[in-house]
Amino acid sequence: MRAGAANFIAFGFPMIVTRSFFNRPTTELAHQLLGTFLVHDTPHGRIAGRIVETEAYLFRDDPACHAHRGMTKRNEVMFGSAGHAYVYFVYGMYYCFNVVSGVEGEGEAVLIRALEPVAGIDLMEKNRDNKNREQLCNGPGKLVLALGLNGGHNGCCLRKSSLRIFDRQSFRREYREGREFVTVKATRIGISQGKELPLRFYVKDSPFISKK
DNA sequence: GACCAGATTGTCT
DNA sequence: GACAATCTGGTCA
Repeated sequence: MRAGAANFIAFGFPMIVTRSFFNRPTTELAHQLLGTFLVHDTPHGRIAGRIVETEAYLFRDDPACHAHRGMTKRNEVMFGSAGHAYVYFVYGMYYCFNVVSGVEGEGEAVLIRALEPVAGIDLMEKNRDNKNREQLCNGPGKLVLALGLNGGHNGCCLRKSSLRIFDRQSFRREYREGREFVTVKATRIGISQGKELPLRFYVKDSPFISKK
């Protein structure tokens, strides 16, 4: 077992975020998700990463949001309760992972764009066929591959399934005060409409984000 | 570094 | 039939 994985377990008592953590405006949730940990418990072991980049997609006045034109078979999970996974297929070969947010009936979500690998790094390297730690999860398609996720995770509960989100305090020994991070707000990436909206958030100076 | 083309297929119009 | 919340590998500077 690698040091990262050992540390992750040794720090002990990791706390899954509360139900109320997800019950806040989507833009605020996108910001608050920075620094939390996305953890996937697989049959081969635990894979986890610290969220360092997110984007908010809003129901109203956001043409880039999948739910902008109403509910379809693909996006119906976005209209459900916050704290579930919205995983969709794109560009014929990749999946993207989102955290459903907002109130029920209004499709909103937070796209997770990049992670800092924390545990199960050997598994991530295997899943991605890449050994550069900074490049394992520095993009929405990449982190889905690294964590071993697929369309089957669409709709799963992020507090009660094998895929969960742990709070920041769980790992404070590793990320103690000296490594406190500064967050940055910017415009989103990879979309043709709604580019001007400042709905992207990332950890300043992190080498693990998708684009500087 | 920046820019560009190609891969590939589900979803929506 | 067009497009897409991406990634990789190529070219050029």
